Amino acid sequence: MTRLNLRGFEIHKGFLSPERQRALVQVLRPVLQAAPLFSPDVPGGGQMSVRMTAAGGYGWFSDKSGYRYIDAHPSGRAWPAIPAEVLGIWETLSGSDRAPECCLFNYYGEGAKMGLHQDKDEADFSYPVVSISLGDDGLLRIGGTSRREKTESIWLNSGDVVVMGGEARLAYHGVDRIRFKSSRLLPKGGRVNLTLRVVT
DNA sequence: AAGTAACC
DNA sequence: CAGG
Repeated sequence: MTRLNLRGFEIHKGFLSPERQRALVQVLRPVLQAAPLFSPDVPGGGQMSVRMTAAGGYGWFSDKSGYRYIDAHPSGRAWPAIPAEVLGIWETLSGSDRAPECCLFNYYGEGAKMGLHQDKDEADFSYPVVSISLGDDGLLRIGGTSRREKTESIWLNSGDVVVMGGEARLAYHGVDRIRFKSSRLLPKGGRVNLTLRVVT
């Protein structure tokens, strides 16, 4: 376990043991059953290559009209509860007095990526975003609070946890690519990223 | 606008 | 051609 700081991003390499990673995969199965993955449309046309769902009171959503949090899966069913094992990671690393209201579940299949963006659909940026990587390696790109600022990249591996707080809370970030089937955690391959947020 | 593509 |  080593901790790195890259432009305010607190990166806990190897935070989750392989056993803890496997336990997380197990508790996430019923979440996916209750709330199947979908690929949101984005304003201006186009569709994300990442497939996503969520747990908690709110899930992030996007369509032609914009980005927002919604209180139920697009199917109309309530989002499932955030598993206790996930809440425990937030409690250890967030330094927050509030529980997360959203556990966004992003699945990167072969070739999936996510463009540079800010997490700014939440009401209070004083709470950090905690990001958990499981499965295949992903290349995280980190910038500043303006699109013009230089960026730098770091490979995230299964079990790494990143805390985006303080100056990093509104920093641009994205995932340029994954190394498909670089990990054996997920039998079908791919990368799962969980992000915990206080929304309201 | 978390999309793509053009362009440098 | 890869990266920004």
